[in-house]
Amino acid sequence: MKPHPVTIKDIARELGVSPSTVSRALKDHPDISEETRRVVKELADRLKYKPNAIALSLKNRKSNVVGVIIPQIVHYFFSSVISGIDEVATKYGYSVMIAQSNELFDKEVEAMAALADGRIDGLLISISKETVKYDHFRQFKEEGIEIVFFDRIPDDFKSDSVVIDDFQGALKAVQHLIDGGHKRILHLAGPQTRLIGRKRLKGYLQALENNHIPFDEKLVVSCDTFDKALEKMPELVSSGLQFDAVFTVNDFTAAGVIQSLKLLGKLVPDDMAVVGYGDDDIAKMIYPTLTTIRQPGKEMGIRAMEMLHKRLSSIEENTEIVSEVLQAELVQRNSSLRV
Amino acid sequence: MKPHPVTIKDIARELGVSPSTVSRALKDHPDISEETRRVVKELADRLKYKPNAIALSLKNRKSNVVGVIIPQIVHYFFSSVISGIDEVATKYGYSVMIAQSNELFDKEVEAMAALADGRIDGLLISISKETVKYDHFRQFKEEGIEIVFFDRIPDDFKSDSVVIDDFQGALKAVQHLIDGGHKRILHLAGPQTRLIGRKRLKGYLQALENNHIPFDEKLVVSCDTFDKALEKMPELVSSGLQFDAVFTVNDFTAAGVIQSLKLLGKLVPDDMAVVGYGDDDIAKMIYPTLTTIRQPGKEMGIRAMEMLHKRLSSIEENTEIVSEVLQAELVQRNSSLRV
DNA sequence: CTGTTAGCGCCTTCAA
DNA sequence: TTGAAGGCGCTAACAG
Repeated sequence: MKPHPVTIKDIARELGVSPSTVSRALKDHPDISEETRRVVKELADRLKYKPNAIALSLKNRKSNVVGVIIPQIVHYFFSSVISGIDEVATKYGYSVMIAQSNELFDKEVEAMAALADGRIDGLLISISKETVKYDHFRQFKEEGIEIVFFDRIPDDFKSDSVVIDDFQGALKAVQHLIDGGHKRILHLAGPQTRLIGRKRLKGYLQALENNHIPFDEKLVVSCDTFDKALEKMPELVSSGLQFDAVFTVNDFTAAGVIQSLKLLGKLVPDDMAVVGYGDDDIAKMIYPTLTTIRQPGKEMGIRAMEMLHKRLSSIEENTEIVSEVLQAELVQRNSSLRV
Repeated sequence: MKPHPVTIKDIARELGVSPSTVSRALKDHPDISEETRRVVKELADRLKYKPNAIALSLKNRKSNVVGVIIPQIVHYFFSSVISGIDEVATKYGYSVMIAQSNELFDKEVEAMAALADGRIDGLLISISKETVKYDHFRQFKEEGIEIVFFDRIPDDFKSDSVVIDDFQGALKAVQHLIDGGHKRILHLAGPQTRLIGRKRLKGYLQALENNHIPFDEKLVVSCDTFDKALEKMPELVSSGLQFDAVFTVNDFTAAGVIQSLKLLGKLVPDDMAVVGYGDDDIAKMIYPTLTTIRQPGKEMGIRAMEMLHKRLSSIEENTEIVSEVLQAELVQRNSSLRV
């Protein structure tokens, strides 16, 4: 059985004083005499006394724990975000509780329910691909748990959030290709049910428009994984569709494109330029190295946690909702022509 | 301010019964009448009553939370482990608290201290590269918190653990190269201060010995990152050192080797076979795809969490220490010759 | 300067 | 079948 951990009472009994005296001495309450303080602290040290966080949470109705729910931990971007969250959380003395939704709505709801038992003060969440109903968020808020959304945010639910400017990011990517002399740019797009997929497509369209390049709808194809790219590229190339560059919705898809082009005997970037999105680990490890858009994942975690902390430590109730937008940045490597 | 969450008392007051009655009704205590149970449950539902986990933890001296400490979240292998832990933890109703040590001893101790306040029932940990003292683990145990080590375990501290058989893994990798007709195999090794680096080197040596291939110490070079590989390979190749295959301590290093060989005009696998270690995401995304050793990361998380659960739910005190060893497996791809 | 009391939310004797 | 009391560990208000 667990050994009984030492409590304030133990110290009090040992010293023949009351628990409250010990409590006060331990936190340097001015009412307590120097002498008592010294003795109490010494014994506490010797007994390796540690305040019981659970008891404190119960008393203060504050746990100093934040919850994090993400679609997939096994993902460079999300793990970077967590890393940033961890850094800031530690700085302010919060612990971090984590759960993944596996991109499933039901698991997301379940994970939130598991945290909604008074154990967390606030929640940081990036919503699953399936999530289109927001009742569970609403209820959380009603229970007084603050929510900060990051990266994948709900369309019409008001709460603090941090996102990356996907529109600008995509714009930069496509402008870069255009600067390299490309006019027929294939876009392998993400699902249009999600904001991210839509924003990146919009950036693509805007870049074309800015440069007076007519839009050809055949050049936008839904395809967002490595495997799908391996499958689709041969069809696209043999279909006779003309294009001299590819802009993909993420780096894995770009890796698939490059791999596929190699098998098809096309040279990157000479025959075909490729730009990805995300600056995932793999971007600099594939050959040729991948030009892509860097997403500040860790930065996002840092900002989100800072926002949550501000909420949690602010006295006033209804301060304005804060929405932060981080800028994505072009990283030029060898899969596209230098400009 | 936080809205007061609904408690058992609220329900009791509303219904004109005592809190204990409500408590019992809610958990189907046989003493309570059908009728009362029904009414209580209905109101509880309507009020969206949720038992307060903090209060329960305090009462039961059990939080149903486990802590996880890892060197780096941003790492395919570790995030896979967490994913496995999360899966099993959810299954048994535990929440998961996470912290990273960033490979620093001090941060590891700090992170553990932050969790050692009654909030976790058990700890899953992979120790930092710096950690050589184990007092903090000892103290944890004394406080009655169970520990399960995974992947990176302490040399001489007794506790449950799960590791991967690195010796066998390396043996398989090198045997595979030998089967492909290679005799001069370069090993880019990890730091010999860590068990992992040593075990993989041992596997390399054993494979040579098994096949009566003389060992040339010039063929073992310390090099364990993508960038270092880019730097070292040109030197090694131009130094005149003869070798026709490379076995690296991890996949990132292998990716660097392949990248570098490409720049040096060497064909993989024809001029040079390459085998990595870890089956990281990148292994199938680089070109040629990388033959490597799969480390069952998720499986490891699953096993570790199962072990911890068993400990936590067992009545008896001093059951035997359990050490599990998972097998690594060869994944043949295109960077080595098929055998 | 220090002790007593009460309560955070829940459960578990014990008593009715 | 139900209620009252006490306690998990800690602290804040109120008394000395």
